[in-house]
Amino acid sequence: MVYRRTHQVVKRLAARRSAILSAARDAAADGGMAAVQIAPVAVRANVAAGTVYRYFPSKAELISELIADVSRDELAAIRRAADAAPGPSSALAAAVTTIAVHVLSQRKLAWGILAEPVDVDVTASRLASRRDISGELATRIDAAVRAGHLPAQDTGLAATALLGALHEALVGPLAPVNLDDPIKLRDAVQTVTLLALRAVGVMDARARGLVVQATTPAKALVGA
Amino acid sequence: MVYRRTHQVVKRLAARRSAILSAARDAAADGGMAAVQIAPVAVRANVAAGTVYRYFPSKAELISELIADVSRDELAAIRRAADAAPGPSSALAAAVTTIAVHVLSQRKLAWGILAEPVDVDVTASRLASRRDISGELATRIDAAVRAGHLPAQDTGLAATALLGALHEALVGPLAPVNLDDPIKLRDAVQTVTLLALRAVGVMDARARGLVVQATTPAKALVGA
DNA sequence: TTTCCGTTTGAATAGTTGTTCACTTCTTGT
DNA sequence: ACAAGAAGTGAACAACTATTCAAACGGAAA
Repeated sequence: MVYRRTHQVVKRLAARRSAILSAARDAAADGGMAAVQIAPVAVRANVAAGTVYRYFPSKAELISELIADVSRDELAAIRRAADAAPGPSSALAAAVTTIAVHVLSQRKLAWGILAEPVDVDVTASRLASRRDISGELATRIDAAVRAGHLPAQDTGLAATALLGALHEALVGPLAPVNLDDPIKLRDAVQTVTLLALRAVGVMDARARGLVVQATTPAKALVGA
Repeated sequence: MVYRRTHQVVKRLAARRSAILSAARDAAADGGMAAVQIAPVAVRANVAAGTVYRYFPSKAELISELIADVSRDELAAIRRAADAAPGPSSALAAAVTTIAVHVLSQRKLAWGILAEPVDVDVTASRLASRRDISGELATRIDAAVRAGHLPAQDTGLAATALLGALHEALVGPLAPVNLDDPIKLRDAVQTVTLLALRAVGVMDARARGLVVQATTPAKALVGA
C-alpha cells in the first residue's frame, strides 16, 4: 500500500467539495438556478467538469445539497432571531421578519432555492426546505397560541400560508422591483410582517409594537 | 386563384387550433406541465407534430396561450362570484373563496400554470396571469377599504401576499394531500379564507358570516 | 528516485426534445 | 376532372448539457 488517505489529503478533499458547493451557491446568487450548470460551476471552483462528479453523483444531488445548505443557514437565522425575542408573539414576529429580510437581501438565490425552474428534479429537497422552515413557523405560532395571544388554529396550514405570502410578495414575479432602496425595503418588510401577523390573529400588531420591534434589528441585518 | 379560405375551412382551422390548446390543457391537467410536450400534445389533438407549428410558432407560445386561457377563465369566475356578493367585504371573501376552490379542484393544472418548472420561458404570461388576478383582488380589497370595512393599506402588496398564501397553502408542495375528501376540502378553504381575510384586517370574519357565506356557493362549484 | 494508485482532466459521448422541411394530401374554383 | 396552392405529415435534424472515461497527473511510501 503506497497511497494512503493522509490527513492533508482528507482536508484538501473536503475543501474542494465545499469549494464546489460555494461555487454553485455563488452562481445561483448571481444568475439564478439557470446559471448552476456543471461546466460554469467547475470553472468557478477551479476544477474540471469531471471533477465535480467525484464529489457529487449528479447535478440533482449537487443542487439538492445547495438547497439544503442554504435552507439550514436560513433556519438557523430564524431560530436565533426568534429565540432572542422576549415572548412568543415577538418571537413569531421576529421569525417572520427574519424570513422577509433574508429573502429580500438575496432575492435571486431565494427564488432559485424556492421556485425557479431547474432541469433536474429537486422536488424532494425543496419540499424538505419548506417543511423545515414552515415547521419552525408553526412551532412559533403554536407557542403564541398556547400563550393565549392567538386564537386556536391549524398552525401547520397557517405557517404554510404565511410562507407563501412572504415569498410571493417579496420574491415572486409580482414583487416590487425597487426594493434596493433600504427605506422601501424596510417598508415592504413591515407591511408584509403586519399582514402575516394579522393573518394568524394578532390584534393590532402595529400598536403593540411587535412589527416595529422586530423590524429594527432586521434593519441591521440588511446592512450586514 | 383556386383555393380560398372558405367559411368551412376557417371554421376547421379554428377548431383545430382550439383542439391543440385543449389537448395541451388536458395534458397539463393530467401530468402537469412536464406532460405538455409537442409530440404527446399532437397525438392527443390527432395531428402530427409538425401541424402544431402551423398554429403556434413555438412551444413557448403554445404554453403561454394555455396559461392566458386558463387565467382568463379563472378571472371571469372570480369576477362573477365577487359581483354576486351583497357588499365589498363579502365580495372580497367570495373572490378569495373562488380562487381557493378553483385551485383545489384542479391542483395539477393550477400548479402547472402557476409555478411548475417548464423548459421554455413563460415568465411573461405567468406574470400577466398573476397581475390580472392579483389586480382583481386588489380592486376588491380597495373597495372594502373605501367602504370603511378595512384599514388603509398597500392593496397591491396585500393582494399579492394573499395570492401567495392561497397558492402555497393549497397547491404548493406542502399542501395537505387528502383534500379529495369534500369535507376536508371545505375545511381547508374555510381556514385559508379566514386567514386571508384576517390578513387584510377583517375583524372576526367568522362571526360576521363572511367565510361561511362565501363558502356555501363554492361548495356547489366543487361538485360541478 | 521510483513505484503505486487515487485524483484530475476535458474532449467525446449520449439522450432528450423542440423544430424544420421536402413531400403528400386535401380543398376549391374552373 | 384538373390545376393550383394551402394544410398536414413525420422522419430527420439541431442544440443544448449532463455525464463518462481513457489518459495524465501528483502525493505517499519504499
